[in-house]
Amino acid sequence: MSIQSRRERERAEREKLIVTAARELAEAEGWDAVTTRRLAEQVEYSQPVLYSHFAGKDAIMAAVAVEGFADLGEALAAARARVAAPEALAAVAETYTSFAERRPALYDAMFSQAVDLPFATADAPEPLHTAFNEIVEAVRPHAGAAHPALVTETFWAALHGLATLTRGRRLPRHAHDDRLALLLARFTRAPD
Amino acid sequence: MSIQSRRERERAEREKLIVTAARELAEAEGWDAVTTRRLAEQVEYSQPVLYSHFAGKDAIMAAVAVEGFADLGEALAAARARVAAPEALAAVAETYTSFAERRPALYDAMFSQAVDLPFATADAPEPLHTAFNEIVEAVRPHAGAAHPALVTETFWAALHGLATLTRGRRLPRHAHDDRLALLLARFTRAPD
DNA sequence: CAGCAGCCCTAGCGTTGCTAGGATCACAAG
DNA sequence: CTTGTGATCCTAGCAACGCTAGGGCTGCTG
Repeated sequence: MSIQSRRERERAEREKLIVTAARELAEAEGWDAVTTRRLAEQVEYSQPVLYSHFAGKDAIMAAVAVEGFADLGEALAAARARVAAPEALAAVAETYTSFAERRPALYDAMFSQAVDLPFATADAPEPLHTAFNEIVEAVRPHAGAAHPALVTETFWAALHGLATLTRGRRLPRHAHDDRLALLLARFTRAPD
Repeated sequence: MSIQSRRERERAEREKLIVTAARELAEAEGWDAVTTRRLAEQVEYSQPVLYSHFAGKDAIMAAVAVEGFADLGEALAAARARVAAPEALAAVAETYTSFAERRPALYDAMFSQAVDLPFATADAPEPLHTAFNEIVEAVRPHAGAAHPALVTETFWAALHGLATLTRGRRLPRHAHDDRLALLLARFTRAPD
């Protein structure tokens, strides 16, 4: 019993080690630099060990993505706690886009790369729900007659578009603040 | 002179052939299936021929992306010609998202994959400018006091977010029309 | 007809994600 | 303390990837 639990604990620790190493490597040098060989070297094990924990590289990235959603959720909660109710939307929006800007590799894992995560369903990992709910609460005062969840989805999509297009140099970076302010003007207070 | 021009013509034709083959293969089986070997086999040449036309696989995808922008620009122009001025924004938005939905591989090349295309600068390929200008013209009646280009960038980013998140199953597909309608309500007629 | 220049293919390099198989270690039983 | 057993982890290798070097063939030129 004791031996069994120690082994399970060690396994869990090593799994955490792998995910952390993958995250750090990706944030330092981008996901292209995260090869199974380099990752194995980083955690000081051989490659096959990775596959005894995860089905493949995608699964490792998905685990990193879940950690990213937890981080994002915390940042959004902090922003919402810092700013009073109706103006919280601006703080949340600013926090969201600056998160995407400051942690590009993490944001990529969450939204561009890992495709096999369940998302808009009930069995999505819990950090995804909490992060989404943070935006819902910030949006709620501005939803008007519309369903808050629907407004949140739309507003979130707009933030995501701004973040990704700016990051990919599709949009000039210098006008980012102006675009964000414009978006907020269109989404604060319901038209009716 | 005649021989020279014939060779140049043949080169141009073959280049077009490569781009078309890459596009068709990507649209049929996704970009993962577009390997240099399969592409070479498709055009009935050996691999190195690809590299005498393009610097690498990325450059081929960039060429496909430019074709995609031309297609998108045509579709948007048609939508704007079909619908009168103020309501054209809805038609443009619907055309945009359905383009992303119907041609996912093409849309990926345009916005997710090829990073080395100049975008928001003057030396961007001409189809990019015309496509963007189509949205500008649809947005203009609703810009109010704001700069139309800035509103366009923001609105376009929102459309892009809706398209990519819906496609990646981050947003439930069934509510897409509702989200699009909500976005349009927020962007038609300026608040002041 | 001889020489030359350009085109294009065969072959191969280094790297990728992933896996099979055997060696090695820690534990339990006699 | 020795022996058997079971899990653990590493070495080695596979197929496929993007890309490139080098030589043979074709066809134009003088």
